[in-house]
Amino acid sequence: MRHPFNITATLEVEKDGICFLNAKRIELLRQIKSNGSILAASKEMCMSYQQAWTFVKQMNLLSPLPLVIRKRGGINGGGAEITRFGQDMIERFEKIVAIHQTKVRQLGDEILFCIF
Amino acid sequence: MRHPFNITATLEVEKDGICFLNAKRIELLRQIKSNGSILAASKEMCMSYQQAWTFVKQMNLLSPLPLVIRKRGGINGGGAEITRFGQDMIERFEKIVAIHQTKVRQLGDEILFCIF
DNA sequence: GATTGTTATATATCAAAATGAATAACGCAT
DNA sequence: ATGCGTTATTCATTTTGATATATAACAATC
Repeated sequence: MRHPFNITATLEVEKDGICFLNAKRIELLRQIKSNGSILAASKEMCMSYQQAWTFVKQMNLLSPLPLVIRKRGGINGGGAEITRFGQDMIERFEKIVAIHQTKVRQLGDEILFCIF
Repeated sequence: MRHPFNITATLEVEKDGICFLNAKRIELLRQIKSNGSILAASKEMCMSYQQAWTFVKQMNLLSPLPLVIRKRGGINGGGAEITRFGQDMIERFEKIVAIHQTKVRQLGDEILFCIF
């Protein structure tokens, strides 16, 4: 039998109490990578361009190395790409989240099961 | 040396995707218990009475057994008290959170340490 | 029955966040 | 120079959530 309650947990990486990375920002980075532009990525995610731009700016600002290189003007009007360091952050964050989720699921199975 | 990034994670218990318990609600339950009233508890937490009342109502609604018994009228105008089941939920939630936080700290020490 | 302090409820106001729209800046191409 | 599409920036609007305010309901006490 399955109890109707479940544990959920969200994880983020902060710097000085300010959000650096979370699930939404990582998804944004992925979309920027596959689309080559902040604008296209924001549309893909149904997020306003301004918010996407703000996230990118803040992430780059908090990071010791930029995660996103932005270019304006040029052949296609410009665009954005993920740096090697940014790609590294994506992979590490998702690794951390995967481990975390596993632990949370364990918690739910081991503890909540015997509560309800 | 201490890296400037740290992992934080928040946990909650949901029912059908709706929040049942989280840190704030548990704190509210504790304050109701020690104050004997929703109004006093809300003031203690600098939370509006309406929000406190809404939380209590929703928790009771989602729970198989009420967490809070509310009385109105009478000698002191009424009041609220935590049920045995509610007390149980408080303790179990805080136990879960404690374990979770330990796991998150481990994650931060083991993983983030070698990132930055 | 009047008093009292809380719960219960509705409405209005405020604050913060997200969104949309508009425009400038940019640099390569033609 | 002009066109193009994106980044960069500002401002007004909308949305969302929380808060403040007011009032009724309630039940024991006096």
